[in-house]
Amino acid sequence: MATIKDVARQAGVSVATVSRAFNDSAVVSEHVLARVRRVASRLNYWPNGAARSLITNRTHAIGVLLPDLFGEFFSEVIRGIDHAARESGLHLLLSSSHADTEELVAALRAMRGRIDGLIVMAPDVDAPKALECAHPDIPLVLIDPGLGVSGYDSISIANQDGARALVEHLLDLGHRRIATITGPRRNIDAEQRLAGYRLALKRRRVERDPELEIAGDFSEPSGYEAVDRLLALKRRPTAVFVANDYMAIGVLGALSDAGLRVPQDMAVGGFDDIAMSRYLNPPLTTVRVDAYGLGQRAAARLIRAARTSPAPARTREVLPTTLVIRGSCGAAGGERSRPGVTRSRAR
Amino acid sequence: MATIKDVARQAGVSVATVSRAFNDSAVVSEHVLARVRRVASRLNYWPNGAARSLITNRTHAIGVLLPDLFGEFFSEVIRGIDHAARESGLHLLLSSSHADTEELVAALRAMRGRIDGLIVMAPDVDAPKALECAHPDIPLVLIDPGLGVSGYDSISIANQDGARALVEHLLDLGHRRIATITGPRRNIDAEQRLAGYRLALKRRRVERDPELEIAGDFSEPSGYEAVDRLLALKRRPTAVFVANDYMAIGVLGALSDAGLRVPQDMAVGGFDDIAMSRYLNPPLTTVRVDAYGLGQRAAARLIRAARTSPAPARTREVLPTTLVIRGSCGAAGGERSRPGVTRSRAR
DNA sequence: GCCCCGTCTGTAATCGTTTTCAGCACCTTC
DNA sequence: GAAGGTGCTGAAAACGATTACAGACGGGGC
Repeated sequence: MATIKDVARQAGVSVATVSRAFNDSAVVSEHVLARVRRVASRLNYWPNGAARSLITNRTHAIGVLLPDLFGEFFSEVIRGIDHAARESGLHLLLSSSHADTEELVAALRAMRGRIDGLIVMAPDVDAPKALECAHPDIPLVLIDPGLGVSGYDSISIANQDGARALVEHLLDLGHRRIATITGPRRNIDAEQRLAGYRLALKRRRVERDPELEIAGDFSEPSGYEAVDRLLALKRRPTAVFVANDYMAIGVLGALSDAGLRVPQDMAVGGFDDIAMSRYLNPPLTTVRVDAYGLGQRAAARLIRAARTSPAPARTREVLPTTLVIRGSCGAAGGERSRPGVTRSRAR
Repeated sequence: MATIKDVARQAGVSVATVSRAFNDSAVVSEHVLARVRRVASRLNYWPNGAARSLITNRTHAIGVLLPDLFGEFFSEVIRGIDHAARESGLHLLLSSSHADTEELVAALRAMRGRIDGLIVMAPDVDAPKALECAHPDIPLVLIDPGLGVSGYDSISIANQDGARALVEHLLDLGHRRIATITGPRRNIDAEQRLAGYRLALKRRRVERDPELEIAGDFSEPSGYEAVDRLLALKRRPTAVFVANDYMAIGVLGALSDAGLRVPQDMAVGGFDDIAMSRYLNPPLTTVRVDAYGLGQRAAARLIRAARTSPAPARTREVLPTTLVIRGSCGAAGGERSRPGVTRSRAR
């Protein structure tokens, strides 16, 4: 691979001039510039990124740490980050699937000197602690940390509001015995959605029954299995709020297998509004989260923080959610089962 | 940020010793090692990646160039790449949405000196030419290039076989007038799938009718719109092979809006088997492509190539596809419309 | 006592850039 | 003709690590 020295030698100039030709271009004379450019393209030369960032302290890359790449939600987040990043000519240095905080810290260390900023999505409630030990000097934006976390820029989802809105909607439809299937313990989204469920009941003075809170883990099978416990209850609920759409798919399948009709025998609500929710049978009433926007805003925030020289004040943004009413909750006007009313969703 | 010099000074050793402590660890004495480690962790020191890779010529990152991050297919590919990469302790340097080859080349250049290998997914038929000008010295794996491309490692999809299998299945069901909705021109997947459609007809001696080949662009709305032209034909077909599942969703929606029943009035087949295809109404008969496997094998291939010192022989792998028969084609035994028979698809 | 060897550590060159500073022409101005 | 700009270019010092080479030290064998 040709280096700056090769170009300098063959163009009959110094390395400084070649460097200038690839950076400012204003200072160097027209004539020399052309010669350098010609030699460079003949040798297929381009400045080495590592050497460049060693001296300039800029890498034109932002680090992204995710719990896992699986699922539409995360991939939408990445897409949002990527689009914002490429507008500023930045690449993404990606690392995912960090089961525990130790792995997270290891990944973080490996990124030293390779990134200009960092976006971390760690739904585990105590992950942010791990961040303190690392990277004290580059901008950092957290996606969806716990409310207890402070001292960082963050952007999160209005989980509690969304869950409350959905459960209140079920209450409005006349349901009084409403179950919930929760996400994993220690997951911040799961905890906040559960809190929203409880808050809705409390506000409407409906007594909370602990046996109606069934543990799930955000996976489709766990939703399927939770239905067994739901149907075994002496006083069976008439509606269920499922803490994410993947589990809700499992719930719909299990109810169908059990011969129950949705929403007549059991109303169902989900969370996330993943793409396939509207194609389920019946289409799933759920809470829409703008995953793309989440990523995009996180990246935009990071870029702004990196640009402004004295670090701007910390901000904590909360992205609102919207209730999407479809057939599975039994509300009048909810979309009926039918494939793709496509025009409205074209992208 | 602490550098190796700070650690050396405070630990009372030379930088060489600190460096050794962070690399081999065998040569340096127990006692000194402990002291260096202690000082390093107190100063929160970790070797700078840029400096390291400048001298070692290794970056522990692989570059990934994609046309776009959108859609489940690509996100699955990335997931596959990521999993294979992290097994070898590698990060992903990601860049996507390269509309034209010029952008692709620019992204490629920016990665100089930052990656140990490169995976490029460029469905545009002439993109590989652009690669020649760049990175002649690191391993390169192409995902899904045209058949004409040679001289590179590649891994691709059996597009033609898959399309042929699906169309032959429709022929087996008795259909003789079968339309197709194609992907964009100059897209290699689209071209190969069209070729598979034509080949199936040819083999079964069914005459090809050009007006049955309707242009689409892989987007859901284009599928919806294509149906208008389909239904306007004097001799209306009884079945349609849609070149990807997103368009097929649009097709199902349009047929439903037109008051036609699937599969009775029109049989429909898709391609890709995206997650939501099985939840459509009726569930979509389609061709499954292992996107995760595609990414995973590409990364594995790259890593193997990077490890073996004299570059191993070029390989061109083709990932087989499988026909997935569901309700939309009208075959007996196809899955009927029902939400989530979930256990079998749990992940 | 001398030599040799093994074990550990330090010195310094190196990777490929950017950037400061100085220098060299050449021109203008008094 | 000297002084002072201008406009361009080159020499050399960083940046933060790795690693070849050499040196220091202690101990064992003769």
